[in-house]
Amino acid sequence: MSVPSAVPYNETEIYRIRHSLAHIMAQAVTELFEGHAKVAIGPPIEDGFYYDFELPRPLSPEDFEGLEKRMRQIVNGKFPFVRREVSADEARAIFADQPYKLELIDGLEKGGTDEYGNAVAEKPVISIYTQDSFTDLCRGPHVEHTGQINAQAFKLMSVAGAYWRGDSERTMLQRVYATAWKAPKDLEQYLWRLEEAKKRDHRKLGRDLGLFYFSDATGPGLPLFAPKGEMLRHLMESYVRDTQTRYGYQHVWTGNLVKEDLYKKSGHYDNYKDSMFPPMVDEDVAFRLKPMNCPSHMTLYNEMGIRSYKELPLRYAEFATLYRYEKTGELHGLTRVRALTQDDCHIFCRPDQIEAEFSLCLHLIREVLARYKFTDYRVRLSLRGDEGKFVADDEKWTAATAALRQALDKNGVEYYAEEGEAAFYGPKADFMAQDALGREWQLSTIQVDFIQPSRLGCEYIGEDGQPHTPVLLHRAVTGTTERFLGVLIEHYAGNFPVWLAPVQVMLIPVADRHNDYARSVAEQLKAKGLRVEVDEGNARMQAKIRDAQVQKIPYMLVVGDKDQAAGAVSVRLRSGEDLKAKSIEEFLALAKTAIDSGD
RNA sequence: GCCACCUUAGCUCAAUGGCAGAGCAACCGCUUCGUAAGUGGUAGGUUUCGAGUUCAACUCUCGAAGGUGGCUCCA
Repeated sequence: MSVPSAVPYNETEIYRIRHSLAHIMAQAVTELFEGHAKVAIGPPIEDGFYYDFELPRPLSPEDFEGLEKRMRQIVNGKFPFVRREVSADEARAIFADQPYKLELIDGLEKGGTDEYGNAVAEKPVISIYTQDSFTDLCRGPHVEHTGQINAQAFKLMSVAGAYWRGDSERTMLQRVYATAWKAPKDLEQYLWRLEEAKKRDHRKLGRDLGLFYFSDATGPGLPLFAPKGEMLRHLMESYVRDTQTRYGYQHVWTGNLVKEDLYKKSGHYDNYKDSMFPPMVDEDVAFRLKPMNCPSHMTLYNEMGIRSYKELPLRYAEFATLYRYEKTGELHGLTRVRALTQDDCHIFCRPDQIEAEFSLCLHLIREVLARYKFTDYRVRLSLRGDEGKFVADDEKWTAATAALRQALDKNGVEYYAEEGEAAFYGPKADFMAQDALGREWQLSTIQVDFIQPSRLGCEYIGEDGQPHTPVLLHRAVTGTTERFLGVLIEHYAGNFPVWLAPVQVMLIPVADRHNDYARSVAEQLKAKGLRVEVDEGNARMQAKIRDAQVQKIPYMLVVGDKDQAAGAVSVRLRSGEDLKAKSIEEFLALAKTAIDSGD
């Protein structure tokens, strides 16, 4: 979990530099369009800043060179940043031809929102900053003068579309992203880091390692897993299955198609329709590919007969392939696909069992993430927002949220809350991990649902002899096999721990005459459960080592005359380390230790 | 879905309106080698797809599909 730094970002020097450069970029863009640019907002972000504009024509990367040159001129002009506090009316006069600024001023005057539209407690002071000939509505802070910025330590990166106020109903603006640092060497280092991150991008490694492919022939967001990729899926799913069985979960299977009517009853139809594949209609009955398991699991619960409070909790887990109609622009490698396999579970329990069940989930998740050597994640408490597609039932939301908070607190989980991130049926505790390029992905999740069980008529008979509605906990450990694998590939940079590596051992005969011996060693290792291949090609040993190395295979066993005579293998690790000749028993012990430790 | 950009051999990339190329991989030989690429040859293409402009299009224009970076949405 990430450690908060001692000094808040917005009080650091680099923040002021980036914030100031945002204004300088806005000046350069405004000048380029000779007053026909409408400026929106331009905050510092991680590694840099952006600024949103509405412009007479699309900007392209070809514009960057000219803009950067002008920005350097402004920087070198050593212009002071002059702050002035103004009244709302004065501000309106200054920004009379800037509609986005006028909207911001209205928000500031009313109070309740800051210049980025975020909610704030106090009514803010309206301030403007001027450097050279450019004035912007801004809270600050900035550097004292542009000379405090290094003219060689920033770079415009990309132009992207972004909706005004993040609202897809409103104008799409042009957002220019830039990175900025204190010194040129920091910039170089950042660009180098980006290059390194690209090398571990799971989409590239997926192909290079022969794990999975995408094809126009099957469709976007529908990965095809090659034997090595499927081996990974199998190992990952078996591991979670075995572990959660040990924790007292039971597995069920509920198929891929469901009558649409069930989703009308559960609330998915109203709240999730856009994310479902279109219906398949047979006579007058419509079916849907399953986008979620909850209604199926609740139906199963109902079909299994009347329940006593003594039978709860019931924990129904399923590795289910779900189909979600993600918009094409939202697809992303394995981390955002249209066919996804959730390691899902629905726990039917009594209200007094929520905390214990949450705690059980938490232990399971922590054990599994630790097995994958995953330590860099944080927990988000995802709450309902003021608007959006959340089922209306304030009382139940309040109860579910209170229960979830209490469970988090009692388990000593550190978390940050975020509004508007809840599922439509209840609040969630989400485990967030970053990919190689710093994008954050939701993996594990625990959700508290007071709403769906009553909609689908789930009941149990309580101690009082009366029917009660069970509470439903939804949880996923790795989230989905696809996304988790994508994040894992990047986490390990393709160097899977021995227990997960699709091929654990490559036998490398020094010459053809060693092929028989290599095969016999391979058979002995396979008999012990290792995943082994023999490189019988007629390439030189050096080339075979290189191939195995590039494939990131944990153990290369070189066998030549000496090894054959001694009944041994020469062990080389993918780190490059040469462990020299070892007996087959010694090697097996070595591999077993690595497998057990998770290395 | 929206904005910008991209799409040439399996992969990485050349060719800017005038005969579509290289390296790696593949295949066929030679080589039989001790810890990251031995060597010769062969084959591989409707330049993503569809229209258009032009004597001539990988190259210019329009449209579609897929991808990349964002936005929106989400596991």
